[in-house]
Amino acid sequence: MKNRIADRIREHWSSLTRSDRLVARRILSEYPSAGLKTLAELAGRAGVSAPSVIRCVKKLGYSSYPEFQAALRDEVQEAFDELSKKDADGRTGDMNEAEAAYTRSVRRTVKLSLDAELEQLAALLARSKSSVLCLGGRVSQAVAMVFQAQLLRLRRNVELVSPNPIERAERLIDVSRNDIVVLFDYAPYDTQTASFANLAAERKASIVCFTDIDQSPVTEWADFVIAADTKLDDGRQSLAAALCSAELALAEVRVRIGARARSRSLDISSVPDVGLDSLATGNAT
Amino acid sequence: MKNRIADRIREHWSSLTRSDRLVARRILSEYPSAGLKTLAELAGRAGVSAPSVIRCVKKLGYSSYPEFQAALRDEVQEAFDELSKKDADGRTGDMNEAEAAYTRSVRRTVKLSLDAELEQLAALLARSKSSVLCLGGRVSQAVAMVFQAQLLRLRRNVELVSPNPIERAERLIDVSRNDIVVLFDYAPYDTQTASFANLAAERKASIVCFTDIDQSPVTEWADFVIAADTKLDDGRQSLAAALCSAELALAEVRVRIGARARSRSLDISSVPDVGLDSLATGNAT
DNA sequence: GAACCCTTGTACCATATGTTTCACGTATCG
DNA sequence: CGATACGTGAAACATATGGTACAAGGGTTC
Repeated sequence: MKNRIADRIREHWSSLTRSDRLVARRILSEYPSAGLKTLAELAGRAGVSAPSVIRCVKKLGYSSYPEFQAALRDEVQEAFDELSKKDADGRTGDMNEAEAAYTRSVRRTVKLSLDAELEQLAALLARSKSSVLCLGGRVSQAVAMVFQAQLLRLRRNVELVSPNPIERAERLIDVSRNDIVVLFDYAPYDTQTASFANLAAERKASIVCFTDIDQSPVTEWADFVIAADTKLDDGRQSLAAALCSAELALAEVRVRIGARARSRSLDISSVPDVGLDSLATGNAT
Repeated sequence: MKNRIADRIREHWSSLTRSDRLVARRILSEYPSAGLKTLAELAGRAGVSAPSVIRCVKKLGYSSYPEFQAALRDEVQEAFDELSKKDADGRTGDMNEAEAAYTRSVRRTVKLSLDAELEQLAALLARSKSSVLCLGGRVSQAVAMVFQAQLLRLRRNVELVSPNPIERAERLIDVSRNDIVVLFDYAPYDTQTASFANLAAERKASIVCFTDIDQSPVTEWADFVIAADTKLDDGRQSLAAALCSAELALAEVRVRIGARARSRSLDISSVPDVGLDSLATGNAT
């Protein structure tokens, strides 16, 4: 499946002319950057004229130079994906297949996250005056729950919005510019989540969207977008990486309001007869 | 030294606008192919307009989109070089630094060589009617010597052309369309070798050029170009890879005329009182 | 030696590509 | 609430880019 271009060159080598070969050789010996440059540049480096390059790639089976470049781009992308996979494998040698796949997904997610963005997001979430609304789609609601529970341990005014459309609509009425709406939306994207985001944005609330790489429609209104690589190697989806990105954000908030959070934690744990665990499900009261 | 673009994005993140960030995020999450596509395509994938992409890359310090792409291409190229280095290291774990460097150089060379081209070259060299002239530059003459000696064991009419300019000029007089001129020319390129190639080409001789990746001026007249990656990781040059490519070609010739060669070898070794070693220096007669 | 084919570069063309301008919309600040 | 500054995309623009037609040169064949 890889190095298709090199294979094509080998395959067609006998039918290539002198100029064609100069081009092909340059593509291989300066792989891959030579083929990613413009037609004229590649021609110059190969020591032939531009038309010769076109004739060469046509003989290799591409209908145009841009098409050839697209194929090369895909090949490069594939190699990079492979690379990051191998990269992770170096440290996951003795895991089984499934474990390694999850590890990779999470690792890619961490790589994606930008410290600067997380910091700014944390600063926003640390402002305890505004209230935070957490919600997700059919399955990602679970991640929203975890996020809400954890964030509540760090600051007040953090609520989990019910999945019920009617309750959601009611809650939406009171959303104002001081509110922060944190949405979790992963493919297949939830239209209800999107419309909630839309309406909340119209009410000037800050929108924070945790999503996957392909990026949900919610990003259109979002002030912050935190992407996670939820694709496993076999194409299946996993929420592990999603949770990972959520916890990265939480960790940043914890740094911001560490002192206050600690005292708050103490307050919580000092409440008699209430286990901390029960807080996570919102039944503490 | 690497991932300069990701670094720039992190560095400038705070001064990026919403659209800028959409662009930057897309560049990172679809790295590197997204940034290698056209301006319009990247804009589309990021969900912004074309001008926004331009503004973004300008904020990152690039004066134009093509300049940004060039930087990205270089980065990708660097990653690939690194990759092939690592690739080789996997099998050279217990070698010392120098050994590994040479091994890499040779491995890259083998990767560069095209079976199809070597086969055709071997077919040419196997035609024992035409005579073969071998020569090189100041240092590469040594490789020419080895090549000549080895090829002579496989077929007749293989001579080593003297490095002396006058003798070379004299030899050139008798060059005809049936001759095969095998040149070894590695940077820094030898002008004398080039002019020999030029004149031999005018006399319709077949030109075979063993050179490095940057490709000597001789390639302009060459019918066959066999490239070797003579650059070591520290920038120094090595002829090991050159010799490697020469021997790859010889091996192919050996396959072609294996039977004849074996009997010829026997003939040679049956000559009494003449060590095979002395053949290499041309003193056997 | 003439007629053919093949290869290649020059000159030209169409247009896709990157860039600039400008006006609209939105937030910010007095 | 008005004025200012900023971010954004639509549209117009210039040109770099890829593609084509054609003719010259060389090799081959009969």
